[in-house]
Amino acid sequence: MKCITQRLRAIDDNEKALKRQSILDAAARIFAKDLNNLPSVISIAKASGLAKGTVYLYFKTKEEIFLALLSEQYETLLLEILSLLDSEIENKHIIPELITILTRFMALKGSFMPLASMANTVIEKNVERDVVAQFKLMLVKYLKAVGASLHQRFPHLSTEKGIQLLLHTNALIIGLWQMQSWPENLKELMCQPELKIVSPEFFPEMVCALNYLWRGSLLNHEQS
Amino acid sequence: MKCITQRLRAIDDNEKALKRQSILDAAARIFAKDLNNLPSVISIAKASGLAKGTVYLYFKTKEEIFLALLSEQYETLLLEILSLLDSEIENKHIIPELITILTRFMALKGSFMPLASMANTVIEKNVERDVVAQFKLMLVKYLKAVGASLHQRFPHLSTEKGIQLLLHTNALIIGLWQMQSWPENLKELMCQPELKIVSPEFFPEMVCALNYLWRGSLLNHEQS
Amino acid sequence: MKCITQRLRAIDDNEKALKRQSILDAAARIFAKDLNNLPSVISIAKASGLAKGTVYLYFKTKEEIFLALLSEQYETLLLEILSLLDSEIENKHIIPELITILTRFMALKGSFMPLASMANTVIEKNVERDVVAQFKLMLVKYLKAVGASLHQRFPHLSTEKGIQLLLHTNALIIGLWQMQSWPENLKELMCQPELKIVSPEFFPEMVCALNYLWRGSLLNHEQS
Amino acid sequence: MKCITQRLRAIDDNEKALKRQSILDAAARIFAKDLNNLPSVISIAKASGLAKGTVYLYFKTKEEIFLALLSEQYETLLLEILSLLDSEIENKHIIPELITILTRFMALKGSFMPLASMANTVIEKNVERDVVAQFKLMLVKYLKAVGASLHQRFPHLSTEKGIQLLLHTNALIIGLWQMQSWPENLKELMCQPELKIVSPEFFPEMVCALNYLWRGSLLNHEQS
DNA sequence: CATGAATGAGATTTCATTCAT
DNA sequence: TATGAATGAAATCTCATTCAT
Repeated sequence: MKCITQRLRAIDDNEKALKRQSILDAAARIFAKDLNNLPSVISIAKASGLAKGTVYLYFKTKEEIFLALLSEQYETLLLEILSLLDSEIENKHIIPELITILTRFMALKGSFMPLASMANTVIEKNVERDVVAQFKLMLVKYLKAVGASLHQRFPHLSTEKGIQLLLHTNALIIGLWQMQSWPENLKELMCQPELKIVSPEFFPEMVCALNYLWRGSLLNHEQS
Repeated sequence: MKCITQRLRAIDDNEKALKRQSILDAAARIFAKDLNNLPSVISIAKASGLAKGTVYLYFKTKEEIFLALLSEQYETLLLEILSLLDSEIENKHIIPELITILTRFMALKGSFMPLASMANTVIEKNVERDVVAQFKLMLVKYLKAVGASLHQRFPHLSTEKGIQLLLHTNALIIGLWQMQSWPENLKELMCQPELKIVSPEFFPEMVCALNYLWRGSLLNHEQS
Repeated sequence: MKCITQRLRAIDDNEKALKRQSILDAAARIFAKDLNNLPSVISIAKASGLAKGTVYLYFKTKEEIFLALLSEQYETLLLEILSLLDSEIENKHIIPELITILTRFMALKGSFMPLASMANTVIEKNVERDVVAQFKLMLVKYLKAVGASLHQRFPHLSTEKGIQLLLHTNALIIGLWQMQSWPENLKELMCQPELKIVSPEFFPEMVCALNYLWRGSLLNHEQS
Repeated sequence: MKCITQRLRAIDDNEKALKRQSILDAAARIFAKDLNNLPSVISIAKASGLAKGTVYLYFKTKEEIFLALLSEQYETLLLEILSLLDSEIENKHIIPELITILTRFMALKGSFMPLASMANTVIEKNVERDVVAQFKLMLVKYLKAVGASLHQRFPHLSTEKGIQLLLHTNALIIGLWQMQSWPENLKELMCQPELKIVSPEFFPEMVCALNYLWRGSLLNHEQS
């Protein structure tokens, strides 16, 4: 009996995880349609074939869903970066490769930058303390790992400085994104040449800024 | 002689501007109490001693109020920066002075960073096209002026590069802020040493990053 | 001096009446565009080239405007009927002539039936006691006159019965109108043959009903 | 066994209908207190012990509530008339019985005449096309049934003429009602003998008019 | 007198969240 | 667990009416 019960539970747990994931997938799918607004719970529920109340069995608030999504994406991205640093690639190719990874990731996950931008103003403010903590701790774990890998490759760059470099990278990317991300209803406006100047293309600008930032940290230090 | 006590009715454009301002002041006052959420319109109305309807007489949406507030603050800040650059101060003192201005401004206007962070994710998306456009154009005007002033002081730095430097500064500051700004309910969490690393103190971090960014742009170029 | 003052006053009073009339005209003009809703005060004010507040100098409430309009129209109509009865026309032609007058009047004053329909549900409920009283007294005056004229022509029909006939006429017309008047958004619906039956054409129905009602009162009585 | 105490949640369609009904009852209860104005949604919500949002879950607009109420009442009334016509009663008693039914119904449902009077000027104009259509179709159904029953009893009266008779009855009643229904603030005025004449007692007047109308249609035709 | 700013009630909508079933 | 009915806060809008200037 116990055995069977356990199995059932195991299956249940598995199913639970599956259901949770299906909610995340649905949320991502709908959010992709309008990256300017977190979709409503009812739309997520419908898209995952569940009732509204059921969604709340898996996530305490709507924002928790999107924090989970963002968490997933950050984890994926940081793992890719970690792989890069731990690969056989030459140091001088690290920066362009890193930029490629970022660019590719953002292109693939169109919701990453929007979500990351909303993280603290919209999302975290409505997620339970402990869940945010878990998210942050996950980040810490990977940042430390990446920081350590950086230090191995560039011994003059301490792990702490490496972590700082990553944080600045994140800050710069988010900041740039927010400056160039325009609400749907303003897309047309952006074409005015007058405004081009305050709203540069995101990707070229990011590439330029990252080159500058990382070269400063990795290469200049190397010379010394 | 201007009346110190405001009239009950705003008859001319000047008085209308005053009333508009009093709404902005009230909004700022209330927002200051909880920088994580835009206050409700009714609370703003009450705080300005007006009826809800009156607030909507001056602003189309709640977000328009806060865009006006942010606009005001950006204008003030950019004017201060412009004054600095146009002053007699020596080039080598520009960076620390700039940092002082920023630091002082942010300390004085506690709502500036929170609002700037919300600008595109929360505020602009619910403000009429043309009002946002006006805001952006105001920014352009000042950015160009500051860019030109920078070019005068540092001839090797083209106006365009100067504007880009300002944009990067803004991006960096906003990005850093968002990474360290924690919702009320999470303040305690931040004390965990484990998390300190992903959430550095904002001001020191900003100072460090700005020094780095501006030195790279102003001084390095100078050498070349 | 007094003389001049008096003249000025006389001019003022005249101007006042003119202004009052211009408000009524404007109200009628705008109401004609959408007979399903009393227009807003601001639209009436604009149409009469006055400020909103000024309208309220001439009428205590919006509904008072439309009661005045309706009053005017009832007066005109009742005067026409009175003229008919007091004319040389033969008794046997009275009913068709009456129907002609009504039909012509309604065609000319498209707002008459809508206003009359709204009189008690919408208009009178928001007009000062005394103003409504004045309206009702005006009606009484004309009803009595018409009743008396009817009695002269049809001696077997007492003045009271004549007044009652007029009241029934009014009731029937208003009732029929309301049954066939459809809100703008339902005009299309009315074409369904299924519904034709509950919403007969107003004019033919009215003609039929009036013939029936008046013949019963005037001619049948005559035979007795 | 049906539960007498209503569930807090309306789970199935039956319970939903009950809840809908409880809103209608509450609306009728409040409307009864002031038959001159449709009560506010919030007052209806409170009276039904529900939240405002819940009321809007069951009805799209305030007017839809009152159209539903009126629809219910018309249905009840028409059913009663149908029963009468299909009963064993003798033809010569039909008219007085009909008048009794109407009188009793109006006395019991004090809100019937006020609502019927508002139907097109106030209610229908703010109810969705299809909901009004449903209302009208319900009327058609009963009118046809009553028309057919009339034709059976009075073969010389075609179904169409029977329906027309009903429509005229309705028109006359509504018209008479509107002429004698005085807003609260004018009740006192009505006592002036001068005005009695334009505002006869509703019930006697109705009895008189109906006798006249129906006798003309049923009996006169019979003779022919 | 004339003006139009200010008021405030109320309708309607949206939607996150709760909770009875 | 799953459901979706119920809640209620807040945004937004409309507009009649008032009243300071």
